[in-house]
Amino acid sequence: MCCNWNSINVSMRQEANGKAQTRIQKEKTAKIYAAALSVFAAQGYRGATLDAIALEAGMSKPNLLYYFESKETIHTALIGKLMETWLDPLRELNDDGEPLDNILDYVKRKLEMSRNYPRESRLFANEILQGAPHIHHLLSGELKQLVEEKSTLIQHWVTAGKIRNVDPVHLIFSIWSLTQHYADFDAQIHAVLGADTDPYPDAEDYLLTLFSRMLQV
Amino acid sequence: MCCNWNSINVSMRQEANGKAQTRIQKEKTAKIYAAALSVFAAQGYRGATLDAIALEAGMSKPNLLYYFESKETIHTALIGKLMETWLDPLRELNDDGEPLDNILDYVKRKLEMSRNYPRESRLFANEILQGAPHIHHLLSGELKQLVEEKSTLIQHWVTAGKIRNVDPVHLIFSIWSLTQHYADFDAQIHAVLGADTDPYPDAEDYLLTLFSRMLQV
DNA sequence: GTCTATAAGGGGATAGAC
DNA sequence: GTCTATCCCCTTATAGAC
Repeated sequence: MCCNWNSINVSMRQEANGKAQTRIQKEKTAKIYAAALSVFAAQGYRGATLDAIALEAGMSKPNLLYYFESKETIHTALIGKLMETWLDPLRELNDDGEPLDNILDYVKRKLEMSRNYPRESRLFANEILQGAPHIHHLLSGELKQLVEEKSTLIQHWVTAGKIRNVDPVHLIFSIWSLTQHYADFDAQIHAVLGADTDPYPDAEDYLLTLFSRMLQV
Repeated sequence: MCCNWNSINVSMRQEANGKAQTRIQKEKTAKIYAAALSVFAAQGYRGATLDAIALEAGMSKPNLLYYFESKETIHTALIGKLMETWLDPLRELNDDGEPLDNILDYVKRKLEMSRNYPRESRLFANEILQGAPHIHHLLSGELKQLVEEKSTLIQHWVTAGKIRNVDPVHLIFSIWSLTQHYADFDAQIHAVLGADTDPYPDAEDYLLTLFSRMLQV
């Protein structure tokens, strides 16, 4: 709608990285991110091609490379952008209310993420599976710190007798593993259950039961 | 040791696929399988190159292609060969002894597989993550059938009151997910725990506790 | 059976017109 | 900003000598 001021070429808007962007640039980069997410998630870094990303984004390959220097630049920018969102559910785990409910809510949020954002899940899975070559620093920095922080919180709950004794870090690993499994191994799950079956309702029941029995005092 | 009879060029030995093989052929193909496993597991199908496999196998690329028609042939043969071994732990789940112990033993066997055969785990993970393009038939055939068979067994245990009520198929999924996680997401686990930490002892404690609390009547 | 050389094609990235 | 054309490397696979 109504945007006379965006005829000004050097935009006054700023992106996270601090580079000025016109409206059209923002739209294009958004399309590229969306296309790159689909292609990188489905094919992995090596398997993805600029042709495929350009096709998906509805633009030519040189046009795509006008907005991003290289394939690697797209991948790095994309994964950095998504990492924040990806860790949000864990960040929300806090000390308000009942500890067990908080953990079960975290499980629910993570399972919702797998259901609603399977491409994001597979993007990270692809990356980590191959040794996390592009995000080592994020994992051993931001992620490690967040896990340590939340592990301390969980350990307090154990010590206070609010939940049963449990290794907090492996508890977190198990929540990641079990919830992301439904996105990452989707092909296998549907091969076993049938293509038309929606596994998520039963998965939620199963996982909430599992962690309740594991943790309830 | 002592093998005069293998100077006979047309071997009397047979491989699974029925093709006659000389001793040297068996050694070479074994080397290729070993190299292909390393490279496909680390790089995925697209990321793997014949150069890398040939280097790892200690032979030239044309020599490698003398033994296998194509990259795809190597991958298909390898994954078919490994699938049997990969499903063995689940096949061993049977009705002798205590149900809960049988399931906990299955968890232990699967975790041992992750520890001792992480490349195999990552090979399958890569394949399934990208939609299982090469093994769809194995998943919806052999695997599906095996899961159905073992689910029935587990359901009997539930009905007989030997273990607590649980969805058998999701129980199996969760065992796969949790145990394979330690192989597939190794990079993330070591980023969080530190490169020198061996996660397996704590992982075993955690998982046995988890499934005991989940299933014990 | 194994090698060197090379064909054939895919894919990342750039040049330069518009 | 966007396009067509193109460069060049990497990768799969084959030809043909030894």
